[in-house]
Amino acid sequence: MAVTIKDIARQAGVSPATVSRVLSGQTEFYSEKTAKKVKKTAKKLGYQKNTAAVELVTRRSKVIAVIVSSTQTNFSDQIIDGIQQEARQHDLNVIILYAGEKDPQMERKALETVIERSVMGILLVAVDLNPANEDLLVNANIPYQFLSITLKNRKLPFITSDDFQIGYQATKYLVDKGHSEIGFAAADLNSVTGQLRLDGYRQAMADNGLQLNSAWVLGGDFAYEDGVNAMKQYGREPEVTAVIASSDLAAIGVMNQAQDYGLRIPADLAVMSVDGTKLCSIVRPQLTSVTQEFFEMGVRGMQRIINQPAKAAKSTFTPFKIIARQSV
Amino acid sequence: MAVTIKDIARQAGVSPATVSRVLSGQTEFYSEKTAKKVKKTAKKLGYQKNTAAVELVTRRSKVIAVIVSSTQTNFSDQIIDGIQQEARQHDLNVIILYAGEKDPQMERKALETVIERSVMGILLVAVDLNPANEDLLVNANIPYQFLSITLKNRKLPFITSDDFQIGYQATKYLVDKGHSEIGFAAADLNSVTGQLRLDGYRQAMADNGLQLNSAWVLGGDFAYEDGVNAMKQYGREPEVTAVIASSDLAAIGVMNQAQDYGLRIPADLAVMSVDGTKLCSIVRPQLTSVTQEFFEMGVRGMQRIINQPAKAAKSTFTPFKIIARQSV
DNA sequence: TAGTAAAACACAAACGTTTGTGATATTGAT
DNA sequence: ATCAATATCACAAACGTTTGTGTTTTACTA
Repeated sequence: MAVTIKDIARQAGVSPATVSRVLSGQTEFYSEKTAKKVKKTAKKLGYQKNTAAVELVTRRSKVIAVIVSSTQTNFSDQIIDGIQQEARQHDLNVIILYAGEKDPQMERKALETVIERSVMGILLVAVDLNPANEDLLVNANIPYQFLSITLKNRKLPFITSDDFQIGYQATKYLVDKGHSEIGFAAADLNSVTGQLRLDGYRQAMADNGLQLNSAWVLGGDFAYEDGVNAMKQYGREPEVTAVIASSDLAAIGVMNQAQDYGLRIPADLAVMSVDGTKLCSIVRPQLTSVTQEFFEMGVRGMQRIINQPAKAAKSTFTPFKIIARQSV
Repeated sequence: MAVTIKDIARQAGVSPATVSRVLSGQTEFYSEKTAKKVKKTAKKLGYQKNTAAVELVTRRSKVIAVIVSSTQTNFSDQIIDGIQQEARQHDLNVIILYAGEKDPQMERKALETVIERSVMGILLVAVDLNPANEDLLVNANIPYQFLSITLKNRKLPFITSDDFQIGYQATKYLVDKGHSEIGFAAADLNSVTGQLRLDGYRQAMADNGLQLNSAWVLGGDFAYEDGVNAMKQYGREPEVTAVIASSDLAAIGVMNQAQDYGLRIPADLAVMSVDGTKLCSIVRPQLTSVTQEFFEMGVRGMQRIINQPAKAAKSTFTPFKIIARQSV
């Protein structure tokens, strides 16, 4: 039913081969005159190319797949923006798939969907694959890149912030502001990311000769609720005078709960968040944060895919900085 | 390089046809025994189906495309969740494409990408196509559905909230609370959505015998900044005692700016937002909102696509309700 | 004007799958 | 044991492109 290049060929009085070369932007094998003619009849007939056929014969596609864990946090927008920008410059299409929340089933489904379509590259943001899915990805022979996550498996290339340094610098920042009882909240302590931040936090405490109470470190899943729960643990008269929350939303959670307890921020309690999304400047008091360069992660991820097809790249860090606002 | 059904056929000693029927879940034309054998060798060889080939011959695909305007607001997540739920139940894949911010170029690109792939259906959330792109979509002969937007062109099916009623009920709610000077802020007054809400607002004012000052209605683009700008217009000693902001973010904008002016909410100024995303309960004071059922929009949109292939559906409304929190 | 090189084009195979139909094997009834 | 009916399978065409190579036309040189 749909119009094909054969229809165009017939109408324009040329061969399908010529139509193909004209329409796919090749420069050889035809004259300007026939090119004009072909393009005109293509437009007249309302031709839409059949990508399935194209990909079948060329065995490659111009789409980049982004698989994101439908995360509680909201930084993925920034990463995707970076990806889009780079994609646009290279005339690539990007499609986004949600892989749920630690849901191996959905992850597998998403992976299969994009592998079956033999996309040009796969960017995984904040998703931690189980071994089976990891195999699936690796064996697909499609360039891939993990973003905003640090993996146990060091063979897999990832681009993220240096989580140890995030923990360290955040802590140091608070110490420099005079705090010595510092909480560490809402990070997923089972994840490498959470573990590294915790390590950094511990190291910074130690380096400054500060004792730390294990009750000050409270795990979670980077979610808003984890922030409020942490604050509930700290209590109405918290021992800590400052807390590092491992996401913006979590930080808001601790702020809200603290305020419900009648605590004033930052006077009675300083709170520091990590991520630095727009949320930080929208809430009151505005959140002082460790701000990550998510956009840049997206950009670099795409560049990796484009420049190093299949070749395994090393993992790298993207810079971060501490932005002082009002909450400490 | 990749393993095909021919490879499997050879290894298993059957024909490609049989392999195809086994692997694609058909029930006829083969015995249990050969099915077992085929599946085993398929797994052994690490077979991945080539979707391009499948779609080429079957001329249909199991993917639903969601095109979203990379909106300032954040309700699209909820819509997408609804879509995903329904997709999962019908074993469909969903891919998401960003179409920028009122960017006809990107919209066209996104449309072409999905049309060329002849997806099974196209869901457009909060995107308002220009006429050219509208044609592109309509002529593609693929089921489509607009979500969370009301269109000038009534021929195009959309599912959204009744924006007139949103404006009307929000206003009425405030009037019932004793307000008579009510601002209307941050809606895009060039959009049908904004216009309808404004109409509803006006009607409610009139129905209650209230005069309205044209200075009270301030346009925008549903963004945070539009909220703060609106509040700046209202000034330190605003004539209005309540304002309806057309998005959660915008509402937060007016709250913040109002507080910067030393106004207390809701004592000095009541603010009401429309959308009702999680943001409302995260900010302090919590936002009283007109809460839309975005998830439901996604669900219904998918159902439309699934049940009414190609047939033009009527536009319908999804319910909304007013949720009282702290800001009025 | 004849000859030749290059430009313009057409042919046909190939990509990996699905599916209608024809061929063969199996089963059951008599 | 014979036959029909059915179950199991293989053949081959088709989907819409791309692309290597062969063929014709054009343009240029001498």
